[in-house]
Amino acid sequence: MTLPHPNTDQISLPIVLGVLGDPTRLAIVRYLASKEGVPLNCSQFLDLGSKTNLSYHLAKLREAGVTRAEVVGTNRMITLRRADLDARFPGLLDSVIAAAGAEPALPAVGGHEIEISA
Amino acid sequence: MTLPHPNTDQISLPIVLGVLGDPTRLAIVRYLASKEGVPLNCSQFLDLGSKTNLSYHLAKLREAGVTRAEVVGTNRMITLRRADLDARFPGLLDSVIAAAGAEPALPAVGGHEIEISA
DNA sequence: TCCTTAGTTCAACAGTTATTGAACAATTGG
DNA sequence: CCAATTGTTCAATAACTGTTGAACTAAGGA
Repeated sequence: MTLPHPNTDQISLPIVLGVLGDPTRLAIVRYLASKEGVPLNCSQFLDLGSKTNLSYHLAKLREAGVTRAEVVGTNRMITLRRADLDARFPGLLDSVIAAAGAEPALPAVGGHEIEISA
Repeated sequence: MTLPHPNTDQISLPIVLGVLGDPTRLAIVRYLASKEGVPLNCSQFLDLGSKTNLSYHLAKLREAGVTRAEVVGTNRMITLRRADLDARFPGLLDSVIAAAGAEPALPAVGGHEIEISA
């Protein structure tokens, strides 16, 4: 089972900007960037909202092409689509992440150590 | 008479991103960037929407700290707050503008040659 | 098999957003 | 003073957004 993602050339700038213009989603992206290469499941973000709410925001990010979600068992492993974003909008992601670092951010996400059931 | 603007340290990243996540406003910013240094009045943007609508979008941009509006006679001269944005979020504006250039953009804004009544 | 874990979907809701036309204010020029 | 120009404000509306709890699906482990 796979989830729908836009391909690289379908990623739209206003949609990406709009999606990043929400503090919760910005915090998600920031956390993903800080753990780049490590796929994370949704429950890692529970500090940022309820399970339902996270599902909503993560779907927005995925549909915008900002993240990729891969189904592994009952988990969805979430990664930043850095290469695709860099290809499409060079420098954008980096400057957003750097700017988010300078901002008075949301409460940091704590590292819930989990065991992934594959 | 002056209009309210946030000062540099009050400019918020999610608000800026949210404001730029609208095709009309993105087109306004793009046009401002292409004419940097030249202050423009609102009627320059009439291709992008009705007068009322432009007033709305330009207020959003100003309140977010993206643009500055100076009252000159019956005109409001609008400029990009590039220095402030660069200071606060280095590289962000440039990458957004570059990305907007690559996108299948809105119909270009034609140069209505006007005489500013000061 | 049954229970648990991970996450989605749904309906509902309050709040916000974009858009419009009509009316208004302020300035400039005749 | 009168008229034209520039732009704002207002009320109305339709659409979208973020958030919630309850119900659901799917997979894994005992």
